[in-house]
Amino acid sequence: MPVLSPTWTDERIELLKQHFEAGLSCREIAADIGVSRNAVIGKLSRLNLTRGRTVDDRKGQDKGLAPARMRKAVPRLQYEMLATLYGETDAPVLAGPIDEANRCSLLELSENRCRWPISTPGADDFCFCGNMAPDGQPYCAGHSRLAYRPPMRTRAIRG
DNA sequence: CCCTGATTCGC
DNA sequence: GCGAATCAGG
Repeated sequence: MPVLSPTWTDERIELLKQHFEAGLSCREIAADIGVSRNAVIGKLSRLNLTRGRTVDDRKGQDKGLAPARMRKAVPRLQYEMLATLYGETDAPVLAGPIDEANRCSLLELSENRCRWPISTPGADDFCFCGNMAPDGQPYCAGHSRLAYRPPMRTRAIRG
C-alpha cells in the first residue's frame, strides 16, 4: 500500500504522456495528475518530451556555462492545431484529481457540488468531482478555473 | 498583472 | 530523479 509517495510511477507517467500528447497544457496535466505544474514539466523534460523550444541559448543565466544546447525540434501535434482551428474538439475531458475523495455519481450531484467529469463518459468509473462548489458555480474553485479557460490564445494583448 | 513553457539548481 | 526556483515569452 501507499506507505510511500510514489511520485512518478508508470501510471503517472502514462497519464502524463497521454495528456501531453492530447495537447493539454501543463496546467491541466498537473491538475489532473495532482502534482505541481513544475513537477509535470520537469518530468516531461527528463523524458525528453518537451514540445521543443525555439531558444537554445538563454540570456543572462549562464553563470559561466557556455554549452550550446540543441533542443529537439518536435513539431506541434495535429491535435493542438485542430483544437486551435476548431476552437474545441472532443478533447479527453479527464482531470479532476484535486479531490477525488469526494467524487460522486450523477445522482449524487447537488447544487453545491462540483460537476467536473471524471474519466470518460460511459466508463464504468465515470463520476464527478463532487467537491464543494461556490453557490451558482457548477465547478469547484480549482476546476472552474480550468473549465473557463479553454482559449489561451494571445488572450487580447493589452498594451 | 496574469498565465504558460522550459531550463537550471538544490535536495 | 524529483521538484522549487528561476527565467523567458505572450
